[in-house]
Formats: sequence, C-alpha cells, structure tokens
Amino acid sequence: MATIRDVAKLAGVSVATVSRVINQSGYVNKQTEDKILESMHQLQYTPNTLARGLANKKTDSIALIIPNITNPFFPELVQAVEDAASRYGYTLLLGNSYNSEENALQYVQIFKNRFVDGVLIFASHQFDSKDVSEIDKIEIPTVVIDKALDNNQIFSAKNRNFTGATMAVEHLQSIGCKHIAHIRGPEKLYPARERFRGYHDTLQKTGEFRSSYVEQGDFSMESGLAATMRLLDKHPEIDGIFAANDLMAAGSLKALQRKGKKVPDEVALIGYDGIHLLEMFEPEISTIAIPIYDIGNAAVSVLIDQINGKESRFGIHSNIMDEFDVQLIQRASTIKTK
Amino acid sequence: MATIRDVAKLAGVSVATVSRVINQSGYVNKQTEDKILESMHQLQYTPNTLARGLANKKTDSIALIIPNITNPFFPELVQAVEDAASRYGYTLLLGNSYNSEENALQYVQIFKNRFVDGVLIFASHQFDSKDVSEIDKIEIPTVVIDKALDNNQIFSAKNRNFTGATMAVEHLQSIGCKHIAHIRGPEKLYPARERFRGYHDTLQKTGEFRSSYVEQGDFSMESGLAATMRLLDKHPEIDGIFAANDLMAAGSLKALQRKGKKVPDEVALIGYDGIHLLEMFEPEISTIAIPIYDIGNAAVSVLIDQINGKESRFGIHSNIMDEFDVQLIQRASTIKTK
DNA sequence: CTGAAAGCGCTTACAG
DNA sequence: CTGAAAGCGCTTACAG
Repeated sequence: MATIRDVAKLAGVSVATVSRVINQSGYVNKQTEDKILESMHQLQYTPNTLARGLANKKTDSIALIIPNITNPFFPELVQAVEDAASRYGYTLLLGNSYNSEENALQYVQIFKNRFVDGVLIFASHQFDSKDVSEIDKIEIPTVVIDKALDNNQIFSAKNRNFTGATMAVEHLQSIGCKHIAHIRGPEKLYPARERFRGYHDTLQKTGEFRSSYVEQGDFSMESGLAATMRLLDKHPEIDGIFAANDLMAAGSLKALQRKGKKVPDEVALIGYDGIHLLEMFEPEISTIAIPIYDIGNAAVSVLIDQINGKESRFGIHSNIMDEFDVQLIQRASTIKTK
Repeated sequence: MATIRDVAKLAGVSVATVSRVINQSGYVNKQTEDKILESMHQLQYTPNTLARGLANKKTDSIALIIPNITNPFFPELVQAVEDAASRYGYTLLLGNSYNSEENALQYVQIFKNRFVDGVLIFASHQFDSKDVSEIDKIEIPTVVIDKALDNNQIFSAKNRNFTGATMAVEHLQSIGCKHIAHIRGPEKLYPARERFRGYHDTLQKTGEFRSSYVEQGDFSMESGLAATMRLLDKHPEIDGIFAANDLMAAGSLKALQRKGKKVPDEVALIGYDGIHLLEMFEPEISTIAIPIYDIGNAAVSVLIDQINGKESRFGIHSNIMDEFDVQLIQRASTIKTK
C-alpha cells in the first residue's frame, strides 16, 4: 500500500505538497500538481483515512444506530439516511442495538472512539433523560431521532401522531365503518399514547368511543394478531380496525383471515407507519405514512450542521421536528367492494 | 477527552507502561497497574481506536457489505454475522451496495482505507471473476459469501440448492400434489439454476415434467405474483407451486388469494430461503430454510482466520462451503385440511 | 518491571 | 508556491 511519502518521492516533492493537492488546500503550481496526480495514479495511491482522521479529527463518516434491523421500518430508514449522508459526502456506518439502550450507548462510545464525526440514534423504547445525559457526556455530535419519548430536548420525529390517528379513524368512518376498534401500542411510548388519543378524541366527538374496543399490543405482529382475536371474540360487530403500527396491522389481517372475516367488506383495516411490507398482503393494507425519507434527510442535515459547528459542538441537538406531514395511503383494505 | 499521556502523568508513569496495562502485554508491577487503572477510571479514559489502528494496523472491526438492506433476507444475515462478530470481539460495520457491484467495490475500498481489518461481501448478482480480481487488488482480507456465482475460487454458500429444491418438490408430492409448477429465478444466477434443476430432475423421474409449468421470475415479490397469474391462466389444474425464493412465494400467495384459490387445499405453496417474513401470512408459507445463522458464523470465522494470518494474508479466501444442510419447514401452506 | 524514542500516515502552521 | 518539522494518540522494540 502506497503512502503519501511514496508519492512525494516519486513526484520529487515534499509530503506537505502532496497533502495540499489531496486536500485542494493552499496553492500549488499546476505542473507540480500534475506531476503529483500522475504519481498518485501510478502508485494507485489512496489516502489512509485512519491517519487522516488522527491528524484531522475528522473522518467524513457518521454512524446510525438502530434498535432492530429485522423490524422492516428500520431498513427503510437506513435507506433514507444513507442517501442523505452520501449526498453530503459522508459514509454511513450502521450499528444494531437490539432494542437495548445499553448496547446503543456502547455503540456511541465505540463509534466515537473509533472514527465517526457524529452519530444518529434512533431511540428504542427505553431511551430516557438519563440516557440523554450519558450521551451528552460522550461529547460527540449526536442527533436522536425519537419516536419513543416526549422530550422537547430532543430532535424529535413526532410525525404528528395525533393528526395521523385522527385521519385514520375519519377515513374508516368515511367508508362507512360504524364499529371501529383500535389496537394500541404500549402506554409508555409517546406515539402509542398520541395515536390512541387521536382515535379516542375522534370517536368521543360523536359519542361512539367504547373502551372495550381498544386492545393492547406491543407493536409486534404477534401482538396485533392476538389483539384482533380478542376483539373479534368480544365484539363480532366490529367493522373497522385501526392498528397503531403496520406490523400490528399485518398481524391483524392474519387474524381476520383466520377468522374468515372478509377484508374490507366485513372489516376494514388500516395501519400506521407506511412501510412497504403492507403492500405484500392480499388485500394490500392501508396506512398512515410517516415521511421516513424526509425525516432521515432532516436528521442527517441537522447532524452535519452540528458537526460543522453551526450548532453547539457537542451533545444532543434540541430541535423539534414536527414539521413533516403524515399521509393517508388508501389501499384495498379500506376500499369497499360493495 | 483524556489521552494516554494524561493517564501516564496522573499515575506518575510513562505512556509505555500505561499502554502495557491497556493491552495486558508485557510485565507490570501490580501496584503500578492498580495506580494506572485508578487513573484511567478517574479520567474516564478510553483509548482512541483511531490512533491505535494507526500504530497497530488493526482495529478489531470488520465490515459486511450487503446488496440490499430492504430485502428481508439480509437483515437476518446481518443479525447472524453481527452475533458471530461480537462473539469474536469484533465490531461490525455495515455497508449497503444497492445491488451495484461498483458500490460494493467502492465500499471495500472505503472500509479498507478507513479502518476495518477485513470485509465480508454478500455478492449481488453481478459479481464475476473480474470483480474478484478487483477485490484481490485491494489487499484486505475478504470473504465473499456467494449465492450468485458458481465459482470454486470463492467461499461459497451453495447451501445445497439442488437438494433443497428436490426436498421441496418431493414434499409437495407427498401431500398429494399432482400438477406442480415452478417459479424460477434468473438464468444467470447459480442458485436459480440449481433450484430449477432440482425441480426438473425430480419431476423428470416420474415423467411429470412439463416446461410450461415453469415461469420466470426475478426473485422479487412482484415477479412471483405475475408469474403465478400467468400459471393460473394457462394451467388452472395446477395444485402445487414451488417458488425459488421466499419473496416470490409471498407474491405467489397474493396472486392465489386474488384469484380465489384456496391455499393449500386447491394449491399448495412452498418457498425457499427460510426468512421469517413467511410466517406473517395467512396461511403461513412453507419453505426450505437455508441455515443463515450457520453461514454467517462460518463466514466470520473464516474471515478472522484470514485476518490472523492462519490463511493467506490477503485476498479472497477460497473455501467451498457446501456443508450446511437446508431444512424443510412445513407450515400451513402445505398442510392439507382435507 | 519500566522508560525514552521511533514510528504508524497524515495535516498544518511557520518560514522562506 | 514549497518544504522542514511538530503533532494527532497510540504501540513496540530496545535499553536498562
């Protein structure tokens, strides 16, 4: 592997000059530059980013820590973040925390220690303000994309949970559903609470809210299936289900089909998140789509501002991100055929 | 951020000694060690891996390059590789090549240049021997996990495609299917060819092979759906479908349901790969499971041997990996109810 | 058992 | 416009 010294020797200049052409910094004679470029090419030289990082304190790489790569939401987020990062000239490194805040914190340390200029964390449930201060201590530019916590201190992808839930319920009403059930997420999660509130308030207005139409899930497919089974047993009259996320909606569909309910004519179904998975089913399932792409992009952009010192150098950026509209995506599961 | 120098000063020793306790190398007096440990703790010192890598030429990290994070097969592979890597004390970094061999090669270069000790590449379709020699030139320990290419030079996860396909067809026969169709993958892909061959040879034996029972797909869900539509139009008598991968099986189920075919009683269905996605459907879809976990583990272990110089220092390890048995996973899509 | 010193491959004031 | 030299934070022979 050729080093900057080899290039300098071949070109008959000093390493400083070579460094200048690599970084396009300072002045360098055109002929000298050509000679250096030629030598670099000849030696197939590529700078060692490790050494560069040491000298520079900068590696042009950022890390994204996700809670669970096998949850289909995250690959889609990864894609968005990766696109944005590469547009800014950053390489994206990934870490998978398996839903453990301890692992996530460890990854922040690892990445910080190793090479990255900043880190993006998608908060898993357990993130709380203690963790936030832990991260603060690590002193690396960090942006937490947060679905899980109601904390204004954090750059928060609130994605208008309340509004979206309202849209979902009103959509079910608009296609004629009279008995709308809800499979909610865990009490401790902010989006779950907000989505429930959207459901509750909308039905309350018309006096149709019934607490036994609400079943508890944990955002997993299995819980959506089980919740739907319970709902159907208790309330065979149910003709619409709003699941608080897409994975539970998938489970719900499975339960409905297993029970022989026709979707959407007997029971209409809608999820929340907008992952592509829902297009795989027959019928395809409607959803309230979070603008994952925009969120990923905004998170990267905020992080990079922080890295470049446009914001406080270290710690967690505190910016509310409630600016992205969710969108109703109507598919066959809410298009009545009769 | 504290450096080794700060620790040395606080403990009243030289940096060399501190380095020794960090690396547990050479002898150091117990008292001295305690004093140093104490100082490290007090300063919250963690070694800078960048500097360490520079001095060491080693960072205890490896990279995995996957073709497409949004294909559910890969998150499962990532999980397996990550587990194995962490068991060996390595951190895993991920890169996503979007099915482009150019991107993959670039990632190898980036990772090499930046920090990793070795790289694992899951070959996307386009990998050929030219790419292999490109990688060879980069001179970094590399293991290619290869589904796509019939090349003995490469550590190849052949996963017994032929055997698995035979198992799938025989399974369909054993539950009474008489008209078994196949949705095959692209001609240029080795596993697609092998799976087709397994299908072909098995039916040929009993004289049941009919070429019009074979439809072409490209391993995507959409293609599985379209292929099934064509099959059903041409041959309403079909009562069993073997899809060459799970994604196409998912698409096939969607088509069958759309056409009102009862699965499995009218048409039984089986996929190939063993990703968890297939459990989400109603009915759950049977499959031939590749031992993703074992493959990930073996790939990591081979790579680490290579890093440690137990194998040729650089380039691509040439080891055939055809040692892992595939496994039939029978689910509702092949359990006749009457 | 411990320290001084060179070196890993780069960058960046500072002189010239 | 260019080079010598110090420095980034570590490791590792080499002496002692």
